[in-house]
Amino acid sequence: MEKEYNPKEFEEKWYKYWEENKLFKAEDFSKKPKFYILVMFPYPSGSGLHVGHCRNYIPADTYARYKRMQGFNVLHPIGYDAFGLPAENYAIEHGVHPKESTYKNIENFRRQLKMLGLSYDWDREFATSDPEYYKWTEWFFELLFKRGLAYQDRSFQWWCPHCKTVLANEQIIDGKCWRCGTPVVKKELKEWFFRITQYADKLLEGLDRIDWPERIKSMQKNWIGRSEGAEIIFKGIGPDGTEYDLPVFTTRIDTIFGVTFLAIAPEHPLVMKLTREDKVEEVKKYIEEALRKFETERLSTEKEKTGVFTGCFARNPFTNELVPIYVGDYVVYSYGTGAVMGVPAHDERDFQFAKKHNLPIKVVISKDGNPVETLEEAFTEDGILINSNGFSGLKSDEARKQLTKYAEESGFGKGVVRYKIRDWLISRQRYWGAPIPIIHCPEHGAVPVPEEELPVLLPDEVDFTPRDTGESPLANNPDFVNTTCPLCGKPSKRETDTQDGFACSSWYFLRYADPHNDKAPFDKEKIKYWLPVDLYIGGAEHAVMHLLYSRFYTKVMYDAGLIDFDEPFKKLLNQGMILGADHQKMSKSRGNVVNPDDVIKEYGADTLRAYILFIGPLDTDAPWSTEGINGVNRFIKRMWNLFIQLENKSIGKEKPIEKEIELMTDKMIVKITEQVEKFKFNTMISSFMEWLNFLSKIMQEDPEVMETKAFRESVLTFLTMIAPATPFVSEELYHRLGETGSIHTKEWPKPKGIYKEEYVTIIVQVNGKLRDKIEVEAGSELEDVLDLVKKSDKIARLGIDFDKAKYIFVKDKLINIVA
RNA sequence: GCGGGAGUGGCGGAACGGCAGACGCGCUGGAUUCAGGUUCCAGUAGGGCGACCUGUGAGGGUUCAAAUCCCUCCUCCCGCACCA
Repeated sequence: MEKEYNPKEFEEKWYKYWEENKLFKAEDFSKKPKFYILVMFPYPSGSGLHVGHCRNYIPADTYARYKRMQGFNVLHPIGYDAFGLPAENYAIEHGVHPKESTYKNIENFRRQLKMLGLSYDWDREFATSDPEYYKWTEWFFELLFKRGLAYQDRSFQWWCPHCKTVLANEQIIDGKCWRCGTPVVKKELKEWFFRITQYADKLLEGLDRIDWPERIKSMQKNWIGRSEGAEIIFKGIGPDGTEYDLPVFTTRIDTIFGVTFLAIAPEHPLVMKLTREDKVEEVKKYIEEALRKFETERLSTEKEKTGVFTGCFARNPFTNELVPIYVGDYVVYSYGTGAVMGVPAHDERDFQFAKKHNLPIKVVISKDGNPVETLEEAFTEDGILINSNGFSGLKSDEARKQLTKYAEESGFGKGVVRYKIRDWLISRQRYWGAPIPIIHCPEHGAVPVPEEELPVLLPDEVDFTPRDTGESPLANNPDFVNTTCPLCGKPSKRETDTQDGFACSSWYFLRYADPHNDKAPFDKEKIKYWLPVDLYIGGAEHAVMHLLYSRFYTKVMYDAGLIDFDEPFKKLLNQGMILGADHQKMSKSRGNVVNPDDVIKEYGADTLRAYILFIGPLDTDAPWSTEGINGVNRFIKRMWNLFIQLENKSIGKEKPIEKEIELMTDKMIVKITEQVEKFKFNTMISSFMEWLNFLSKIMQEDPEVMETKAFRESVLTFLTMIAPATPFVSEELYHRLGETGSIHTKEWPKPKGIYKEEYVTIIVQVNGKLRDKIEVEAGSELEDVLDLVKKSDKIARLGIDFDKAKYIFVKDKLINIVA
């Protein structure tokens, strides 16, 4: 047989063997403890799997294989997030039906995933575009609809002119479409929304109970944007004396006595009603300009605060004082009430605005409660109230409570909680998505399709060219559109928008527990057994998209009694990116893309796997390096070349060095187990390198060690432990060494713990500085160590007075002499 | 501005109160080779002939002992941002 390392010879063979023997099958209701490890499923693009996927899937697979060896019943599934725009765009360009290209791409993905040796339970594979799956995506839409969480609304929405569809707020990154990067525009359309805002508090609260990266939690907190404050109704007085309610939202009601003006957003509906005749022209001009520069300049924080006086005043209900009303474009209409109270002394923006317009600055909070003469800048911290009538002397937080209470009792205000998060816009004007199962009846309005008629199938024969009109391609298929009302039978029209792809991916992790169920989205008992997901690995780019939506779906299902947990992913890890060799993000245009197929062709899958693990900590970005992968390939080859020499070798005579080998083996078992547990795969590979260097060295010193029991056992332990990382070469060598059965069904080695080191190296410090290292018997006490230290030349020449010195002693580790 | 994270050799990175630079790359020298590649051996933070000294973004502190903990600051990355 071949003695050279030639991965092509055995990688495919072993994968087939594993599949045929169902090594990776997750068994429902097994007595073993369960472990559900999930990776974010891929969008099956035409360009196939890239190394970015590898950075996620290889460590996850290594951990899954490790858990199996630890005796867990592991659920490690894969599927495809198959609905989406690129398939449709490809179809338009090349005239291939999205269904055809999608399923062709999936085949390619499957081939690549297997080539990488990923240990998925293939019996649970599905794509979100399978009718058997999207039937239940539609069913969940109806669940939300029936629970009052899905509704239609006509309003201005973000529209991507390239993708020709509306998008949810979460899917706009820096004013651009998250998928294609085209700047989005506002378009008025009637769209479907999910009431995610109703779950804002629950989504916030749940974050405290899950083991997720702080970064992601903080992004979600930020996005939800909860702020507690009060709404106070000022009375705006029109030119003719008419009073209008002008509510303002503030988190600093404790500064209410410092209000010296009011500012309202240019879009505010009361603007013109609160403008005096002589100011109308000026105000109109200002509003026009403000609205024109709207989307771009108004986003800038640095911009000077501008505004114009409307000529009208408002009454502060706490003081009955009249303050001027300004229109200012720094007031955001969509947040709060679109009107703010101006407190120059205690808000930076108001301070700037007041300076510019010569408005009074009234100090009502000071650090210590003493009067303050002048302010150089706004004092924005909490403090003690002054000049605040009966509330003077109170601390800010206490004052907020009392003032809110006072406003509520007096009927001109109340405590409120505001959120930044908006409802989730889920309709998309595209063909390749899950249909929204709604029928529009002239009499009954939006009626859900009866459950027994689901799924509403996507028709194949459609001109799916998207339009600029905001109408879905499905609208042009009369056979699809025209139907009858399920309630009254009158001619009605089907909803033609499809659902956001994120709706499909918001529940897929549940379907893996019961992927072939045609009676329900899943069996409750199976969900109870498998869920929640114990470990979820995926990119941070989904922080406020997929990860927020999935949590929302889970909470809705929990409230509906379908599941008994309300957080889907117990632990989350974000893998870092693989950058190009130039430290730049990989992209076709930069020409720095690495293709896994090419890498496997050149080095084999195990080298790619080991390199991806070795490249750096799981959660940090790392540049691809051709020299780097060469180094790892050398390691795999060295491992092969050393271990293959044991082929057909039997156990010979005992050798004294065996004890040292056993000691090393035991040490490595402990070290590597800890590294896998902590997902430190980069140092795990280093440990294998150290171990190999050790075995290689003693073998060179005396080739006969190969015939010792300890050496052979060390090699087998090595192979067993590296098997999760490099499954093919481990399996091949295992069999070449005469072992039977798959290495992947073996138990993860446990340290024997019987060998203690007889001698240990003790660090000798003098005044905290390293001066010597000495060998002592393990377990030696201070006195014995000190005797040896005194004999050391390096220590003796320092002339230490040992009687006066103080000693810090850590057994078997260190002695520090403080002289 | 707010929130999160990170600054360690020529490079990727270890160590996360107790030997700074594990492991790998690269580089230097040597062996093998007609040669290139491969493979193997030795060396590789800086300074000094040396014993030693200096070094983990900067400065201070806690400690017998700090890359690691605390404070002040600087730089970079990510997210949010006129949110009242």
